[in-house]
Order: sequence, then structure tokens, then C-alpha cells
Amino acid sequence: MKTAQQTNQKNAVLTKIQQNVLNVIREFMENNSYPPTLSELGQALHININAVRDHLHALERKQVLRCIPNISRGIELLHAKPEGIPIYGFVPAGHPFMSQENIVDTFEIRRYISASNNVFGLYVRGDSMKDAQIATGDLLFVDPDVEARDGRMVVALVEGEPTVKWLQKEGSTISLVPANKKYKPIVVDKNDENFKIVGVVVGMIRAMDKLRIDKMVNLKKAS
Amino acid sequence: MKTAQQTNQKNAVLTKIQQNVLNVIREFMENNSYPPTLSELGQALHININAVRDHLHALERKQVLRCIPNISRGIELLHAKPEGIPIYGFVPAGHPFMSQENIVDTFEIRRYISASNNVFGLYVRGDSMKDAQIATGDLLFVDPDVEARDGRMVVALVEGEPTVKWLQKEGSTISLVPANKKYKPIVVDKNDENFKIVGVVVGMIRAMDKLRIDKMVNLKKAS
DNA sequence: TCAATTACTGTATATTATTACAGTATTCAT
DNA sequence: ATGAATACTGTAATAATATACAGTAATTGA
Repeated sequence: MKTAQQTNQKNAVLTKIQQNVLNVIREFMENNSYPPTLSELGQALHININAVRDHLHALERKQVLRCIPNISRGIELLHAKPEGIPIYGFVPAGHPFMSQENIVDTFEIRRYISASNNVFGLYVRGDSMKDAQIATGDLLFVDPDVEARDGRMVVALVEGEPTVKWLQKEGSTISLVPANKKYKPIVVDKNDENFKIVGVVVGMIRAMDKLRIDKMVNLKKAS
Repeated sequence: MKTAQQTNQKNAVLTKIQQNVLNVIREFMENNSYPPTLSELGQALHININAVRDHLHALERKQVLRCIPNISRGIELLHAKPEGIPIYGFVPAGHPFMSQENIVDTFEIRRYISASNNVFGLYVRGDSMKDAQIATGDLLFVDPDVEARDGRMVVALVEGEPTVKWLQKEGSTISLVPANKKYKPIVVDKNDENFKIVGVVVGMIRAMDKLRIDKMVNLKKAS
């Protein structure tokens, strides 16, 4: 006989069978685009639907899923599996830095670079931003929706040619300053029709594996 | 009256109403963890369930979804929406670089840095890798499963202290070379117990927004 | 103008799926 | 040893869903 009030047990440990039920649900949802019904779970687990029901209610009490009443396939998995990869603190920081407690963040690009929905990537070629630690092959994240304030690194179109430079505003003139003494700043008028700021550089990524470098060389040849 | 054979129309254009039905299905699935039933769609669209059915069959013929027979909520959307953000070619490359055809890749971190499942992130502090274009605040992707060959950038533990350096192998000795003339290489024996290579640096990401910099300063204070 | 497609309504029916009720048996902590 | 949670079986009622059949009406391309 079913007993009455069963208290909420957040973060309670799952039994082996409950874990198994959860795994079967996950597997089903990976293969099927819709959650399983009670009888489908019963078949998969070789048990009666009411046993399945008991398990689902237990899993609900333990906060790993939610059952929506009177809805077919009304199972909602909570705690959506963390998608990102772990990010540890500074180098050099503390000694046992590769521990669970030292994960200061999880890698999730949009959150990291806090960009709008219009961000796009752009590969860098040339050494004009060398002193800003930006090299050929680097991938820049450019956000058109971020305000291009003085001092920010921007991507601009000068007479149709895209370039990455520091932005420097002085009255009605705008200077596009490279981070390399070898090159001179480009000075244009604020209202120059041949000049347009595409977006602000909000992030950067660099691949250090040979495969990517080869790919970039191929791209270079193709262009 | 329903007419007989209706040919497959892959890539056919959706009518306005069909597009609307698809949008409602997408919206429902974003909010609900399970696909909608016919009557739920009927309610949302203010039409009879058999009208919904007709639309679903039309969408099925046009290959945008699949209806699984005799299965409640048996709707499977095809052509899963592209998750990544677009990545354009080199800068400077061609003039109209922000066009659909110039998307050379889509941003998806794991594919980009071609790393194992054990990659982790690590923030950099200090200027010892300055000449390799790596600065304080940069986030390194370190892969413990990549072979630490001569010349690669590695994260090593020297007497418990983690450091980022170039790896240089010479016979039985290993040199950890900084990319900054201000600092001297660390030379250790191959079998030194106080020395361990944690992983190879396979990628790097840099955030250029102020918020992140503030966060990093806070982390610095806390450590 | 004719066939095909689109866009619906309405009633009915079969199937699918959830819920309810009534048990049995085991384990586990107090 | 007693209450509570776990782990099941079985039958039945009810609600939720999908499907079938029979239409109507407007639009579109050949």
C-alpha cells in the first residue's frame, strides 16, 4: 500500500534503479524528439507502468525531473546537463588548481564575450595589431551592436577594405590606429562616406593546432 | 474532398500559414520539453484539428518535419537550426566579406580547437608569454590528451607551481622556455619527480569587454 | 476549364496514455 | 517493531490523442 506524505528530498541520492530509469529516459529523448510514455518506459525496463509511475514520482521528489499531470509524455528533465567545458582560475594561481572547487566558470561563448545576437567571427591576417597581442590566424568576435567608443578595437571599412584598428576620436576626425609602429594611423573625417565602422571587437580566439593552421593557409591561397 | 497522390516536394516553399504553423510548433517546443498535440496546435491556431493535420502532412511532404503515426506528440522537426555563430574569412580579405557565401565556418568550440573530451580552460596571468601574443586575462584551452612534442606550448607543474611555457626537449633534459627575454628558461631533467606536464595548449580565447576584466580583477584579489 | 493543392469544418471511432485503487514484499533508519 | 521509502503486480476507469470519413470553398497552374 502506498503511504501518505513523502517529503521533498532535494539533492537526495538516486537509487541504482532510479538512476537507470533516468538513463533510459535520457536515451529515449536523445533518439526520439519526444519524451517517453509510461508504457514505453515500462516496456524498456520490463516492469509495470505503475512501477514506472512510482519511479517518476520518486525522481520528481528528488528534483531531477517534473511530471506534468494529464499530459501525454509530460516529462521534463531538470538540471539540463552542463554543455560547456570547465574553466579554472588564473595561471599561476594556487597549487591544486585542477579541482572541482576551482572551476570559476564554464565555457559558453555567448556568456563569455557577452555579445549580442549579431556577433560574427573574422579571421585576422597581417601583423598590424601585433602589439595588441593579435596575430595572423586569430579569430575575432565582432559585435555590430556595441557602441564604438574611443579606445576600443574596431573593424572598419575604409574605401571598401576591412581593417582591424584601435579607434581614436578627436573632434570631427577619427583615427584608426594600428598596434604596430611599422604602420601609420589612418585619419578620416567623421562624416566620410568612404568610411564605416562595422563593429567592435569583443573577443578573440586562437587555435594552436596544426590542422587549423593548414586550413588557414588554404583559405589564404583561395582568396 | 481530399485528393489522392500528392507528390513529394522537397525544398518547396512554405505558404504563409504553413510557416506560421511551423513557428507555433517551434515556439511550443522551446517552452515545453515535449512537442504539441494536434488539438494543442488547433487551439493555438484557432482551427480544427483536421486542418492542423492537413498542415502537418503538407509540412511533411515539404520535408520540414516528420509525423510519427499513432504516437502522441509524434512530431519531429527536421533541419535542426544551426546553433553556432557565423565566421567570415580573413581580414583583410575580399570586399563584400559579410555575405552568406563568405561564411567559412560556424563557431563551435570543440570542432574549432579539435580537442579531446578532457580539455579545460585556464586563465593567464603575467607577461612571460608576451612574445607569443598571450597576455593577462587570456583564457587558454589545455588538452591533457595531446602529445607534448618539442616546440609546443604547454602547461607544466614545476614543484607544484603551474606555468605556461614553450617545451624544448634536448636529450634527457627538458627546457621550459618563456616567450619573453625578461625571464630565463627553466631546465629540468626528463625524470624529475617535481616536474609534470599537465597538457598542451591547443587554443586560446580573449574577452575584450570591460565586465570580464573587472571579474578577473576580482578573482585576482580573492586568490 | 480541369485537376491539384490549399485551407478549412464537423462527427465519430479507435487507440494511446494517464490516473486510480488495491495489493505484496523488501529494505532501512529510529 | 514500526513507519517510511523503495520496488514492484494487476485490473479498471477515464481522459487525451490520433485517425477516418465526408464534406465545402478558394486558389493556382497547365
